[in-house]
Amino acid sequence: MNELSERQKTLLLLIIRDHIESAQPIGSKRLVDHYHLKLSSATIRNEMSALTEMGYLRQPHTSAGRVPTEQGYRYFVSQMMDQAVLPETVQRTISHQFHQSGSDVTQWMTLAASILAHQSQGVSVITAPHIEQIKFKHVELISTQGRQVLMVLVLLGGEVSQQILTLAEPVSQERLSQTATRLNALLAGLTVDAIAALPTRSDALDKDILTLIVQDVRRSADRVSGEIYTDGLTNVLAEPEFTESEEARRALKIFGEPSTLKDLLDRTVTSGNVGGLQVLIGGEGVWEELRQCSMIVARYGVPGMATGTLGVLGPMRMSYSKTIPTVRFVAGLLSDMVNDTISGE
Amino acid sequence: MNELSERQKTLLLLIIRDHIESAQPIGSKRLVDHYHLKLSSATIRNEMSALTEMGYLRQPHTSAGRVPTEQGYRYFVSQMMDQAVLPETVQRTISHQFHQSGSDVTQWMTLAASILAHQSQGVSVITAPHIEQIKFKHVELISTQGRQVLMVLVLLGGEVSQQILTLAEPVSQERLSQTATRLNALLAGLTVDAIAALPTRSDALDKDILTLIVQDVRRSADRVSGEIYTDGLTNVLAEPEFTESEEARRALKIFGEPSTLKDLLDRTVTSGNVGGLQVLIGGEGVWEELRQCSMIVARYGVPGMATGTLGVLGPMRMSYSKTIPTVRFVAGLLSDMVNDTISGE
DNA sequence: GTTAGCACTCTCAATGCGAGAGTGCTAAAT
DNA sequence: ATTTAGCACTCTCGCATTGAGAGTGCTAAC
Repeated sequence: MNELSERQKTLLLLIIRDHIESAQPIGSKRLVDHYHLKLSSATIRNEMSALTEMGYLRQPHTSAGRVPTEQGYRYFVSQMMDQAVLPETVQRTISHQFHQSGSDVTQWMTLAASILAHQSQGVSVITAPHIEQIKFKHVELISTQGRQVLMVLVLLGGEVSQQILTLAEPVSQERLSQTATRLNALLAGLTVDAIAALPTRSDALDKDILTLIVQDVRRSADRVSGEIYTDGLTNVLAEPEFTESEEARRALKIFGEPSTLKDLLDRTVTSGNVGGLQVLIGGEGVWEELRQCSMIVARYGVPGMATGTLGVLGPMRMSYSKTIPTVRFVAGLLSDMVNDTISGE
Repeated sequence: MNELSERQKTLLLLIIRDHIESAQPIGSKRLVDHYHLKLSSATIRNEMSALTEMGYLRQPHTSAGRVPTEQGYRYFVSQMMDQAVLPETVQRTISHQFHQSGSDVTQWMTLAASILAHQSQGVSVITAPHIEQIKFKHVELISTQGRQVLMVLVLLGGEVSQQILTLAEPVSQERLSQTATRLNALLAGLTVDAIAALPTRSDALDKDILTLIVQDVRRSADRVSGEIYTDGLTNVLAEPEFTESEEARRALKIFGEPSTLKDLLDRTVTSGNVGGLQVLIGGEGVWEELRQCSMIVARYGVPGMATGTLGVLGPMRMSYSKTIPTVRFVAGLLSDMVNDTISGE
């Protein structure tokens, strides 16, 4: 099964590389001409035949060149996985863009999605970091008019959420400030669950606000973690294998329904740890719609604190050698940034 | 030129309606059968010939049915413009969704984009309200650790922006609170320009913070007003006239480059006022890429205070009768919401 | 183990053809 | 004066046929 001779290995890699570039079946003659091999086409044919036998290559029809199978791609990826490196210059450019941007999570996300899509010429997907242990940091209560109060809630990780509350009766700004100060002292550093479990307060205002805080924290956690950012949707239309749009339509439909997409991401990365990279080729027999696609997925963030997922979807013959290191690099970058925000403040 | 007989009018509308549904050229025979007309196909042929002569219809090739020209569509739209109404039930559903959502501008935008895309089966675009006269409302300064200070800035319109400042030297929370109180009293209700024009403060801290506030307000104004939300990109792939993807690719490419898109929106609506609706058919001879498309655009918001643009892009044979009232309704809804936020708080 | 040669297979583009749909025109009917 | 029936004409679309080209597998010679 795995008795690939040295020559077969190089030949296989050559074929796959060529196919990724040309998007066409590779024939023996073409291969010899194109790469100035010291062998004749007949020899190549024999080797190709062997590789086909072993399941690495496939013929679209009797008399066409060979095309890599999923197994072939998998071998290809395994070979380059730990070898491919992003050029220094590209690394610097990307880093620069990130440090240029604001400290807002949504800005990170859109930027990361944009970078991934551009670099890989594929469709990028990224989920906002899901904060496992969301913690209270600070609250401000600002009276606006009448019974309306603006509550600004600062959470660990720099998240800020604001909401307008309507109280049962008007309360002075002074009293609000007092309440805020009291709550800040009481709740500093507590998790949502800890806050919810606190003994009931005697003060009615305290109690009301407390309930609302818990509610809002929960809501904002849901909102942030559920958000999916994507970019490069139109890239997929440029690929030749999707010109008959039938396939493209099916693949793109996934991006129309956020729930499916989320499910897909969730399921793929349950096994992978932060830092690890997963490459799904041809939908791995599970996702019918992605039969012609590959997906490179990684987790980022700080395990146990805040993690998210990011990935790139492209045709099965996407440029792995470029995309894999890019995904890895961006994941690392985001991990650092998440780490900084969590521990740094 | 405009001597359309009553019969010709109804016939034209019938043909266009049928073509919008079936996406196929309409023949005389088909028309008679399908609508149980009291006329023979020969009569219809004569009328169709006249309509073609006048420029309302067109034959894709000698022996095919008729297809509306851009002029034909324009007539169609002008006829229904002030007549089409959104069913009560749909109105209620949409309103409900909006009142359900939070008071965050970005939430409004994504929701509006989603609703428009769904209702029209087209691609929706919407720009966040551009606030003409942005005003200060409240600032909070929260010491975090060392020289890092979290500044939370509340602007008129409910915008909240937070930023982390790094001061020259550590400052106590107490002093920060004092500064904040002082600034709140001083700046309440002032516009950015007014703030920038204030006489220089004696207190160094005040001065620093002031500069940062102006900076941040400017930045957040830019950010918000430049943002474009879009949804339903995949809808366009479902349309039969885009199966040969060549056209679809060109149209979708516009959405790949936000700058082009923004330019497009800006230029189309300069003439239109809030409340007015503009229908661009076939790119109006200006946008080569949109030759097969139509676009329905409207401005929303409060003129002179905060306005934005929203629109739907679809194939030229989109369902105008459904999309036009939807765009109008959503624009009205958003205008109300903008109005409420600006004046209500 | 490698190569040359050859018969074989299969796709792809071009060609030709017939069916079907729709038109325009003319002459008859209302 | 309008409407209708009839008919010849035109053009597209789908289908089968065909020939060129590319690539293979096999065998025999190097």
